[in-house]
Amino acid sequence: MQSGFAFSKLADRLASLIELSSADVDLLAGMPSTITHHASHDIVVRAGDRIPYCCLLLQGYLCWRSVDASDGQIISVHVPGDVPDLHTFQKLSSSAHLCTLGPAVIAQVPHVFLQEASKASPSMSQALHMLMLAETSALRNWVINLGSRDALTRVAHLVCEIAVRLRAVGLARDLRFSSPFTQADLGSACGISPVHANRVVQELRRKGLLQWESRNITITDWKALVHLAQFRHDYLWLREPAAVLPQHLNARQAHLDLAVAPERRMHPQNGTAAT
Amino acid sequence: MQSGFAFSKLADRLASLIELSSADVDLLAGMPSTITHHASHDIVVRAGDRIPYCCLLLQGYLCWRSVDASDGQIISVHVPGDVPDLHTFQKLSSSAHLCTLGPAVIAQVPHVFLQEASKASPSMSQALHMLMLAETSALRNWVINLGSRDALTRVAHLVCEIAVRLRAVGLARDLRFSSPFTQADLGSACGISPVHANRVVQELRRKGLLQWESRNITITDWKALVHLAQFRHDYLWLREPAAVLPQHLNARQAHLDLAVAPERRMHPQNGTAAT
DNA sequence: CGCACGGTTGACACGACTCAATTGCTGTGG
DNA sequence: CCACAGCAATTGAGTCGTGTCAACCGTGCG
Repeated sequence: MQSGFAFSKLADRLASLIELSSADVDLLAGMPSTITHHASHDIVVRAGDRIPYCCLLLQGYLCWRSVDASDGQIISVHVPGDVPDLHTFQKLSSSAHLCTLGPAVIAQVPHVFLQEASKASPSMSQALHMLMLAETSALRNWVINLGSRDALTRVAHLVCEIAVRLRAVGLARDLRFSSPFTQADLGSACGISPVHANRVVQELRRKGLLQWESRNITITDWKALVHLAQFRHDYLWLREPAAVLPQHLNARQAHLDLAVAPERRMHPQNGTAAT
Repeated sequence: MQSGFAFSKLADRLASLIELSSADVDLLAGMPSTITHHASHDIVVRAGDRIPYCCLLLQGYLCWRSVDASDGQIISVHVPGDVPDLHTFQKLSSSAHLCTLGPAVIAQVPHVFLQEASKASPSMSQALHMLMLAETSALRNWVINLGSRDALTRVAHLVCEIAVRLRAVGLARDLRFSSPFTQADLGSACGISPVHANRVVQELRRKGLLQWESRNITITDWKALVHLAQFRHDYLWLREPAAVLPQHLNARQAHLDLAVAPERRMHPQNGTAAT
């Protein structure tokens, strides 16, 4: 893995939120980092630990999970380009574990660098701030999800969110992405039991919305999935709608929709989103 | 109420998180603000609105609630001293409504002032940052609550959290506080139906944990309530354990806190919340 | 080869939702 | 002063979603 890789992941992610000047990119290019590899379901940062760096996720998935039970509740899920522990960079430790879901590659970025960069460039400071705010916003949305939707909708929503976040950093362009999550993980994330998670996945498959096999998810009916999940991407604060929705690039996707499930293609005739 | 003292509410709240210098307090004393009064279940800031000030809650309760349905999911609850929309002060609007729960008094604090203050004093900047982080931490905890606990425990947890947060700013010293929440509100906050919220409240009463009548809550068995809710105050990041727990628990608790981690409280729970 | 793990399935229990009706309270107008 | 409306709290009955338990299967790996 080349050394330039790490900073560009972060640059891409920040650029998905806010316009970066070339000076900012140059600043990021000087980012020091230590690359680490982690196995599946590994604890990357243990609850309560204080470390002098932040974790920039390069490949795979990370999540925060509560320490509580054997298989703690998953609090948030992160995709490449995210810095899940950005909020610890001021000084604090967290009361949850930062864990991998599936194998992952991480760049450890010293707090010092982030502080210096923030100090050096107001726009960089703002970009990092936005990154934190965006994760908080996703968290709020997750509260809504857990508090007001049923199991099927929650899972659909999670899949939508992951897909969109992956697309925002240039992954999952064809709505296909790896899913190293076990069904137990899925359950922990959505607040349902593993057994029920299984049934929900089957239901999504049965409805023709997605395929989920051998650690891969392929969304086969994006519009229907979004509709079922009542998913709106706006809370992610991504700048580029084109990167968000498979609108135009999906002439192929569109006819795929038609081919797979024509009758399910109920879309709002007008602007107002129907329930 | 002495409306000239809006700043002191904020100062108290910030001081509950981090030590403020007298210079910082002086800075806050110059805080301009417009005091507004609101009726129960009023929308203070509508979703999508961009306003040039933050809302410092002086009296009553505020909450974020999603726009979705008729009676949207409550995302977070706020007590006096909080600035629920602090995260919008960079530039962004929110996609949820900021609403009152019961009548409330608010001080509108111009973004400009907060920006200047942050610029003028690093510790002030850090304090405001901590305030945001603390709210995010509470949000994370709420995800755990919704995702992994049953209705009874969720409600108990909410009551514990509100009590502790009130105590941190000098209210509810005797574990008694006003609760203008309707049972429908309670349901929206905990992700349960209003009818079930009622049954849960009755159950808590029946167990002798609290009284809840005529818009007032009195916690009658704090230890049992904390135990039932598996509540730990540490995620609120309050500096002063004495403000957190009722007296009879404080002796050993405070001792533990100081002994283990004076800066950041990540204590191994043994006394209060043993399962 | 056999074990462990993740996925799958069925039966059953229970928590929570919905519907619907009643009570009690508070404010308002006749 | 009472009648009434409106709102919140309460209650009961029936249903449904989800959890739990327990088993079984397929696969990968030691």
